[in-house]
Amino acid sequence: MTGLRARVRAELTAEIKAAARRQLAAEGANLSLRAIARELGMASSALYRYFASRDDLLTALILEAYEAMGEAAERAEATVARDDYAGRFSACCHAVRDWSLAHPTEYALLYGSPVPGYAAPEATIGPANRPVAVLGSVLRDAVAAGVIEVAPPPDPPELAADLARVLADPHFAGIGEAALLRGFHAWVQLYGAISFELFGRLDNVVTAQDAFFAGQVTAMTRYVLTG
Amino acid sequence: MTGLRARVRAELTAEIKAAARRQLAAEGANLSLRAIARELGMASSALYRYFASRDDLLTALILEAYEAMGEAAERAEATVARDDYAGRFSACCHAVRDWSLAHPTEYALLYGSPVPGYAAPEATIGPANRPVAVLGSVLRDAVAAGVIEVAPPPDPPELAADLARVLADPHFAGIGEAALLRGFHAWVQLYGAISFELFGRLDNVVTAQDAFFAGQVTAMTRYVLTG
DNA sequence: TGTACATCAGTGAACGCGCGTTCACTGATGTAC
DNA sequence: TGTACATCAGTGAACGCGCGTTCACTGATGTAC
Repeated sequence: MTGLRARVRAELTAEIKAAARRQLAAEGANLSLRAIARELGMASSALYRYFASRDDLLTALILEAYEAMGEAAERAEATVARDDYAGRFSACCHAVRDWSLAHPTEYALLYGSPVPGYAAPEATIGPANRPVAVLGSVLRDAVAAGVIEVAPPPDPPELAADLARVLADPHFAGIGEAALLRGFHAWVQLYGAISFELFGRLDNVVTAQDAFFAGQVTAMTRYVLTG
Repeated sequence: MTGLRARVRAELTAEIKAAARRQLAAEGANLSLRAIARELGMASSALYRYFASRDDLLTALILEAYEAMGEAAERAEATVARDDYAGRFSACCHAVRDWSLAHPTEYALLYGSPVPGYAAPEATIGPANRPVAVLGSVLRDAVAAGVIEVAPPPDPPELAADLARVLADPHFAGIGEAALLRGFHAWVQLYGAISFELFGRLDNVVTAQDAFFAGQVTAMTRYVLTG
């Protein structure tokens, strides 16, 4: 039976990652291999059968977090009527926030301050695009349907090369410079809003966080679609 | 001479903070008392004559960083003609970004993921408001001059209490709900933009960062003033 | 102006802790004949 | 089906490191008479 040992291995790998996520949630950004081993009741050296190093484990967590967030956005967006572009855009934003509120330390891993001494490997680039690609697909469809403002050219000519490069990607092809740029602005604002909420920068100022976020998404969506 | 020992003490206190800032800049978010002592050529225990604990030093750094950022925004805003409200708002945004680019790890201390195990004491609340108060003063003046859209009421009624509380603060009094809410949105977007840039979330996507930020500030300013 | 005493800065050793990683090892699980 | 060997998971001790903080101490700087 080749499969048995492999299956046990896969299960334990998953358990290690689950324990790591639990520890991140409890402790904040510090990930300790020894603490994970302690929680699982095994020797810390045993973890090296599953991950070559602490950074390797961190990378695996980051990859799965990007995928999970992207999937949440995709699923939420899929439930909205295809021709309701504002609704689809808004659903993505809310899904990203909901996922982030449910996984705050994983969010911090992806979008918070960089972890000292950790450099994200190339393998994370693809999954990192997944959440933003959902928003891109909404814009693409809206442009194809002709229900989005595409007229005003983006202000600064220095951006032309950047925009052209992104528009060459199939995920974003056809969106056009103006709408793409507005999409980036919204993308930035979305993560600003989530970071402020999660990191407590609006504590004692805005307490009705849900309503505040919802209003912001409404404004963002209007801006993206109508300029 | 009472003053001599006091002056030496003040100087060394400043040197410790300067070394701490240098270390933050070099090492990322990890602040080590022993490393600071090493750099200054003194015993690590000597630092306890100046700061009661590592957290105390961290708090002092955070306080000064808020003040420095706020002062930078105030100075930039003061150079713009009083009746150029868009210019004043935009100048604040650029000043905050410029300060942040020049002090990236201090920015991360203020607005990045929370430091594990560190809870900001109450004393930081006042200085933390200083950067945002500058933007508030621009909005207040624009409202007083009647050159800002104040008509549309804020969408969600749940926010009424939050907005009322802020409007009771003399820094923000008279701005009105609609403009204040738009100001918050811009505030969020501003920090989203700076965080994305500093934390490298737009690497390989947007390379013309100056132009991207400038365009975003233009859009934000228009949104805040005209709705 | 000089002396006696109190205050304070700084030292160096130590405590107790946690960490990532390596290594030689024991047993169990799988594979080949 | 049974045996001999290879693979692999997991152990426990150890290395070498860094950390924040405490404590008894030495000297120098200030203060009071």
